[in-house]
Amino acid sequence: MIRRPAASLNPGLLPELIGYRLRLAQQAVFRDFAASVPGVSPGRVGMLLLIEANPGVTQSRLAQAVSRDRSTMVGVLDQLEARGLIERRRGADRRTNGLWLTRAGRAMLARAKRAITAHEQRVAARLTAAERTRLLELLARIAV
Amino acid sequence: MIRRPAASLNPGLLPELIGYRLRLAQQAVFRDFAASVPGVSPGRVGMLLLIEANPGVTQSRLAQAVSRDRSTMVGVLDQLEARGLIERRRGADRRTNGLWLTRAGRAMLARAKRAITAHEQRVAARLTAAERTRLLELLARIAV
DNA sequence: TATTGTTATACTCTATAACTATA
DNA sequence: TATAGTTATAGAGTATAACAATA
Repeated sequence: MIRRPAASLNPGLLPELIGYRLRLAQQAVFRDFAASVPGVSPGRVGMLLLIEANPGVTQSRLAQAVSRDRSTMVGVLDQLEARGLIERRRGADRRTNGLWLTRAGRAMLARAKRAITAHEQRVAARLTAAERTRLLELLARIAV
Repeated sequence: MIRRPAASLNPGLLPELIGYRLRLAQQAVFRDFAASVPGVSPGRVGMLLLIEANPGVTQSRLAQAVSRDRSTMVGVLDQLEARGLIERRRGADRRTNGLWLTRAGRAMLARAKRAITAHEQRVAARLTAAERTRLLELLARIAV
């Protein structure tokens, strides 16, 4: 049977929807991140950055900061701890665990930050510096 | 023990990263969508819109259009079919299934489109029309 | 009583590999 | 041989409910 090259689909309404464009942009950024910063997802790096900026933060406060249930954090932190990137230390309020980067965690985060710098440049390659700033500002108005 | 109100965390580097802002914006949009368009996720509505704009599209072409594996589509389409929103019809190439909205599917999609109109207005409530257009354009340059 | 961390459990979304029927 | 749809299976990532320790 003769095969015509499959024309791309009619996208219909989708390109007019902010949510759709956000999803496509996020998927593109995620793919580039995965290729640029091997071994950790954007979400995990985000947590490491928060622990770096807030040493000793409790699990629950970190969970709140990333909009996840505190039970969800347990497994995530177990993994980061098993990889030697963070440690839990019993807090003054002995119900809590304070979270700290280990030496290895600080080293990996330093490497990740350098990779993220290059990643950000690729992601914004088609934007001027002013456009990039404008995009961040418009996104902040979407997310409140 | 005396409890100080937990100050919000120091966000560190995160607010400067396009991927982080995209994620927050997308989560906010997703939440509003879920509250506005009950019963279907953004992804599912996207598929219904593509089937509407491309009646008879095959499963594999739809999978390609939404960047998913064709095996992933099977279960998704099973669900939409079980809900009576779409039907599969054997294609002229008898290996393929053409996808079509049912009458119920068209009706639900019409309702969803009205809900999406209101949803889009809420999402862009802090943006002028020109800013909204600008945002869509900048996002398109991120996602290629 | 209320909160923190934990466990058990389940659900959603996704992919890979192998199968079948058709081409 | 190659492709479309399917199945079995597995892995992320997430949430809810219930529990022990501590406040």
